[in-house]
Amino acid sequence: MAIKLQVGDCSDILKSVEPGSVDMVYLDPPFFTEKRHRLRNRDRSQEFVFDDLWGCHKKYAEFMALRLKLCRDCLSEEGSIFVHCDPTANHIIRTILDELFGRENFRSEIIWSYKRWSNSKSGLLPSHQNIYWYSKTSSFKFNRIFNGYSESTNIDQILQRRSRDAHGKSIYQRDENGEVVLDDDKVGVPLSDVWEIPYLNPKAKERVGYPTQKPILLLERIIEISTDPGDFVLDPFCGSGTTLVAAHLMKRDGLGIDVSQEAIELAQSRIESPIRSKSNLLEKGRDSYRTADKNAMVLLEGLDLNPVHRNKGIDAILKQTFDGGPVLIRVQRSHESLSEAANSLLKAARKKSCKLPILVKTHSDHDALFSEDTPEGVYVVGSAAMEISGLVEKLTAKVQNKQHFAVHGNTAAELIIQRAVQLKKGPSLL
Amino acid sequence: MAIKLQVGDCSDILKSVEPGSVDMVYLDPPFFTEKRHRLRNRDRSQEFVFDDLWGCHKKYAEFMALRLKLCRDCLSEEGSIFVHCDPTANHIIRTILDELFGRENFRSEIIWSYKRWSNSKSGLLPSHQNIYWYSKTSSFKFNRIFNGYSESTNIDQILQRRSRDAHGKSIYQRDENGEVVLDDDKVGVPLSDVWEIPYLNPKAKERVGYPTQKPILLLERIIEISTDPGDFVLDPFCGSGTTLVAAHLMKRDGLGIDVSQEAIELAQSRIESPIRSKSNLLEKGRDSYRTADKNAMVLLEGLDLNPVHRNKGIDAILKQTFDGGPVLIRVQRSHESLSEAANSLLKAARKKSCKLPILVKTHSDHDALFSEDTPEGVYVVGSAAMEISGLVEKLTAKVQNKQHFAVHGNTAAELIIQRAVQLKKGPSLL
DNA sequence: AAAGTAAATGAATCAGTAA
DNA sequence: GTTACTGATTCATTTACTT
Repeated sequence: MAIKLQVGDCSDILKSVEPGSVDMVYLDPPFFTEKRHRLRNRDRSQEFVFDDLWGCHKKYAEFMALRLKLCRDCLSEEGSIFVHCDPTANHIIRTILDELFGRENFRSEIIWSYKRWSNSKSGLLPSHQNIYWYSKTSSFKFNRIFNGYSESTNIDQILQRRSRDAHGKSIYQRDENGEVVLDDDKVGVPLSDVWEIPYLNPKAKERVGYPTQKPILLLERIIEISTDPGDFVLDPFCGSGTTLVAAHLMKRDGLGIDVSQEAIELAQSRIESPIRSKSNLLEKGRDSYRTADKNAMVLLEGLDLNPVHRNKGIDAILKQTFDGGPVLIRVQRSHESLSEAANSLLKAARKKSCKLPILVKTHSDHDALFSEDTPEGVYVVGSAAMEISGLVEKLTAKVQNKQHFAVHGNTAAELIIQRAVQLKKGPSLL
Repeated sequence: MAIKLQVGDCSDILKSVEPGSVDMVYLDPPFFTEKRHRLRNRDRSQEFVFDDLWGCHKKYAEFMALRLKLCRDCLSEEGSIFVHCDPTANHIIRTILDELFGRENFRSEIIWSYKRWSNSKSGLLPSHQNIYWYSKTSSFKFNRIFNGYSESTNIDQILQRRSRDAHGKSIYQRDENGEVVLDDDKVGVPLSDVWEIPYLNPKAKERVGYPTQKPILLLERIIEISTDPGDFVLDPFCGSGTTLVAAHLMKRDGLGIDVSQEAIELAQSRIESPIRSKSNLLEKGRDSYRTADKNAMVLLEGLDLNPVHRNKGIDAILKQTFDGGPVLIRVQRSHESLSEAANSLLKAARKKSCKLPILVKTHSDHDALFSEDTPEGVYVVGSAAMEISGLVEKLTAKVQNKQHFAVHGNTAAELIIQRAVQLKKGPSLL
């Protein structure tokens, strides 16, 4: 069979693996957290418990050094090892790896960064883990992956060919006419060592209830850059078997080892019927969720608020509450009338016991010349553009009135205008 | 003087710093790269050379241990140290820090991640550096920073209050009618330990040609979370002095030390006239790369106007004229006061025989609580954000007045509020 | 009118942290 | 130990829209 699973301590089992037969090792060893971890699966039928209690860090270091040495022995000449650590003790493992593989075979510190549930910690919210990549020799296998250029990159510049000037600095090449010279095809930016991959979600179908389960995408990427189909992958702390599931899906062979019988059974069943939940976030991108309009946010700049996505009726919520309820803000879009915008806001506001829904009016309806019905139930606030056009209109009318009806004295319209001007508290102009 | 700079080896100079007098230490020590670094500044007038040649890592460890120990001695009980490392040797420094400060005082591994130009090496593109944060004791100073919620977050749910069910699992609270119960103010998401800050743009004015120069935003954030104004900041390897420039701008005191006379001179001149190139990339996010001027235009969207570039006093001219002259519009910038903006506009208006200069007010000065002097000669128009904060403030005052002084009848404040509310034509609230 | 699809939104949980 | 807080994510369900 392509994928094998064995119950036991890897320090025993690895001795029977043929030296040089493994192309890539991925380890997710126990962390040095000095805590007991406990988790139930979804239907509460099983509880998984494991300890990260080591007493002192020397014991932990010895435990790891022995096993990492055995992993090294299994590796082929072109092979690589990826060791997953958490930020509290990565230096202990890193020091061991430096000694075993040599500083010159350190390839990368991969940062797996993710967003996740916040907590009340005083300090920064931990949201990354480290993966150390060492190769057995300097001639290691590596498959390049390229990504698109960043949005702010000047694509014209990328396409220009470069050369070195007299001082050895890089400059853009020009031909005899002083024109820029275009470069050959550019494939994109090489994969960076910081990987933003969403944390495996509590609700993901992929999740099997086993603690420490890694997103399959993380393992797919590691397998992708370091192995080819048919290569052999080893995971000596395989847990619920994500590494082997990924290897199986990508047509690699492999061996998974774990001390827990339950873990191995779980891994076996996952390999037989792999579930790989597709992530909307990764597939469609973060922007697909973004509904809070960027222009709308600019209008609200300076306010202390939280932008709201995934809600058509609301653009933002003030951080400050009002009368026990949230303050909801909506900006009128260019294509919608004031009453449409108001209805949309009101509908959302009703469910949230909001006592102060605020609508920002950005334009007038064309059919309503002098006044517009103020929508019921929302507070309407004008944008700067609204105020300006109102002001100019009124003052222009006033000037024209002065010219044409100077003898008639105050008309009704003029009285309205005067009041409007007073309200604006503008300086006396005429 | 608030900021002091000294030439010399910090192992000598630190001995004369009073123990417990330093609130925060930031170090960007020489890396253990085994290479000689050489860099010229822009006009090639100066060459900076510094060595990272250590022979063996024990020498490097000794060098660092001695100096880190001295830094620890300077720190106050609430103080913190931030040590900047690169991924090739972070474990050496980390191990020393664990011994000196204790594992229990490890606070965070901060990942500074950035995008940068690709090189051709085989492997992953290095695009992060590590900063280790240790505190002297467990009662450390920390100022919280909150960011917006993720685009994929369901804010409706976030606003609900929660409790525990029989199994101790978290559930959403409901009142006796089965309705959801809303929670108090939501501030946002605590700052994560992965910071994406653009690498200093090679063309940025901030760059002075000194190697390993860090973006000032990075230092500002470290200073922000760990110190208050008036606190004392120490940088024993200050180089071109970014730490001290940031400390100076943020009204902290500080001491910078460097072995190089040139570096100290450079740092001195930077502190005397700090240039802070603000990174558009960071302020507006990678995906909305636009300038402050463009933001001003968004505020004016819907008006029929011609944008004006490269004129400090004017942002736009209405296509419509007023009383034979142009209508000039200026948007108050976030860093300028209303009167500054007004003067700037007036100066430009005079040359253009403008009879209607309009100023858009985007924020209040903090010292002016209730009213601000209206500048003479210009029309002031409020932005939507201004109107909203005014509205919420007034209504909140009204609600509170109702509760506390219900029997007193109309107070002066209430009358003002009522008038304001009438003007807004909002719906009757109470 | 019924069926099928797309979009909106409601719900559940965690190698968390602190008092 | 026990209890209270936390928000990003995907799954589930409901609503809206199209054919």
